[in-house]
Amino acid sequence: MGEYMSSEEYIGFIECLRETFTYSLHRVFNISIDQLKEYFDKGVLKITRTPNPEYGDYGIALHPLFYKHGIDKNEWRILGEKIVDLIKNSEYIGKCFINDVKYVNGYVNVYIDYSRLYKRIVYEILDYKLYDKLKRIGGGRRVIVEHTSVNPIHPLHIGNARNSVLGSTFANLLKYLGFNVSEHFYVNDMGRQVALLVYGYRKLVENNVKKPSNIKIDHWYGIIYAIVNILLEKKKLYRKAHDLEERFVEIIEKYKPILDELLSKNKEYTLLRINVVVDNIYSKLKMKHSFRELIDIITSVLRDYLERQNRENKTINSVREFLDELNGILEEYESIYEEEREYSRAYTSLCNIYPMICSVLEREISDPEHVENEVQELMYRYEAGDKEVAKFFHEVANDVLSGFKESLKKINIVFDQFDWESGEAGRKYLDEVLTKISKLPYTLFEDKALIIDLDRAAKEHDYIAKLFGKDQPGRFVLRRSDGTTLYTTRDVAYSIYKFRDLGADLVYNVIAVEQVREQRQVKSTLYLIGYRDEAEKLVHFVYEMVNLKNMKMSSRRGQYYTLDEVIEDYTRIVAEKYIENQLRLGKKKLKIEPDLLREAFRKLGIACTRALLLSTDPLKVLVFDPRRLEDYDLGSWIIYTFVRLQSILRKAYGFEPLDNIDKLRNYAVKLYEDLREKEIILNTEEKNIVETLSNYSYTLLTVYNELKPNKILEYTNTLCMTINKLYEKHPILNEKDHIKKNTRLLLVIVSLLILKDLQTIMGFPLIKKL
RNA sequence: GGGCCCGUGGCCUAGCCUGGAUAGGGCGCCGGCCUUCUAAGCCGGAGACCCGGGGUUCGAAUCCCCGCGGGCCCGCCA
Repeated sequence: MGEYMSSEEYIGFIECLRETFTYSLHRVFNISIDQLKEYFDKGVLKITRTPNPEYGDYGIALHPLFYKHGIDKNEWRILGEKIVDLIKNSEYIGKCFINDVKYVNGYVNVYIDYSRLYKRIVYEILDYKLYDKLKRIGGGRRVIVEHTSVNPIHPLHIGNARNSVLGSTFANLLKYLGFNVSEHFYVNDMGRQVALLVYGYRKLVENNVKKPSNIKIDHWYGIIYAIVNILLEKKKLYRKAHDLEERFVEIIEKYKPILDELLSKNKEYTLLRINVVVDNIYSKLKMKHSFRELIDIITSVLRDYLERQNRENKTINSVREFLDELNGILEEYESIYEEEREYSRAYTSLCNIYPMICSVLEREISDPEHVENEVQELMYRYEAGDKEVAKFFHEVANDVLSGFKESLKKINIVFDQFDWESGEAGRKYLDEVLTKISKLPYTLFEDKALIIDLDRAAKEHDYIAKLFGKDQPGRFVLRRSDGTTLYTTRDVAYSIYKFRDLGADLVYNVIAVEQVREQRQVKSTLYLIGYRDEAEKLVHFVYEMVNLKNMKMSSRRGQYYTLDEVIEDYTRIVAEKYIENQLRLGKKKLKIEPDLLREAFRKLGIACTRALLLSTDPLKVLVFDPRRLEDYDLGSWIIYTFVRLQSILRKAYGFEPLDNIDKLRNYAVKLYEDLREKEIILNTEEKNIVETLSNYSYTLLTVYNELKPNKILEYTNTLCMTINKLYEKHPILNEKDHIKKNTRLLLVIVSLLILKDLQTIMGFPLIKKL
């Protein structure tokens, strides 16, 4: 197939328009080309869509220039028309698909020749030019995208899944842009959390509790972790409450003599009352009592007293202090009580379902301090290389990871590699890191502890100062006083490993927003110990949390909405909606085989799950109501459009489009050859599709630069909308006019190809029929 | 106490970095359209003091300052 236009590299028509305006403004306003370039780069001048097609398609506001040059409003039109004439008589008219140019109150607007743009875009896609252009962005550079990296202690929940979906979508995009991408999962197996789970699991093994065959293994471990954690936390809370009671007694004892003295001095009934109540409570503290009630009684008496006093004198002040101290205790007690209640509620429901685990662990966990020590011991031994302990850590982590893999596989996420914190990844460069840090001028030594004073480092290194901005870089601890290392230390070592051993040119870490500070500290450390280039190439892909309406998630309490559940729920909801629609349309019999339909529901469920997690800007908290999943159905909408395009093509050519992509392309090339020299006039709906398609590469580039995968979904949505409108308003296969029919058919094929790519990037399963 | 992020119709969201013409979508709601390429669709309608107050500007959802509300971070935790 031949070239439609000149052989020069096609730039988007927006860039082309920019050249056009630069040329004309340079001549009319006598501004230097460099100055104009600056204006465009800074956004002083900006090419935008017009609000109304009557004014043209794209335009530029001249107001900034008019004001800068002090041009009188009466002369605006004259200058504007000059620009219009200049463009009209230039080569740009042909080069940039311009049909007409107009001056409209302060703006110069151009009308795009959509039929030429249409041919160009279709040509680029069919001749692989577009793909080549996109592939050049990555140019084969090696990128590591680390994502998910959830502690292997419970099943993946919807919050973790946001990480996975963002990470995998971004990785897919990078592949599409020609990067050599590797997706990595960093296994945090050395922390206290895993040790806690290992502790619980070992107790169960000792008590002959076997792994269940009827429960997904990561879910089972999640229960163990939660129960151990709850038992421990509850014990700690009781201890805190007890301390509080002691403080209460101390306060009463402290104020008793003061109140006595006040009474004997002032001889007021109100004071007498306080004394009586205090005596009563003091006695009761030595009997069986409700701590909460006692505080309530005394605070209410004090409050009553203070309300009766109007004068500001010493009497009131000491009573007020008394009240304040009690209020403080009451508040603290309330929060402990509230927390305890939440733990208890979670515990009861867990134990109703898994009584075995509870009864064993309840027996074992009587002294929290003892458990803490054992957990601590497990960590030491694991870090020191104890084989017996390591066996358990590996078993637990691998079991949970196998659950992760199973869940993620469902939503089309497969990792290239798992890097273990306890293995080479976390430890290979550990010694080097520690040695280099100990030689830094900002390093503090306290016992065996190793701490970098990043505040000082920031004063001497602009790079670090800029990284933190107004934030305090803080002290960064890399080794504890007992000589053990921390997660963060191994994180620094792992970063080096990614560049040195895994050969990364660029690294993206998809990590939640709560770790921004830690990630900056890691970067600063890398920079300080001589890995400046690596520090620059280490990108923290930040994302916000997922919050559920009407449900508080807490992995420590074993309360979460798991990814597995979301997928199941979506699958059911999507199926119900489909069936309901068919019934509403008066249909009784299935159109396609039940198995195919069921598979389609499953795929739709997956698409919906991914779409939900992709729907919002990563920097915004994603809030949704799990009871109203049906409201978040962007995924199925896109797929339905995709299915519709296929059924049109199936009818047109008689073969299965997705199974014969090459054949389809060949047909499209023929259509293109046929239309190439013909005069075609596009309707509004067709123009909209062309325009949307023309933004394709720009959109992908934006997603890459700004780390905003949500924009891929948004774009896909727009494309589907424009196609649906064409389909609804104009016949395609039934169109009598040969040229019109082929024009539309070609648009359908090209849109299908693009839509297929977009869905692949977003990790949607492709569906043929519904 | 300090720092960062977010605040757009009943709900969700785009636009903000780089100021410009009538703030774009979706869900939900109301009214239409299935013997015509599958209606998970399309067409029409109601619904927004762009959190509040100042400032900069010819012009502010967008930039600056001060508040308010929500989230997150300030560990020899991960």
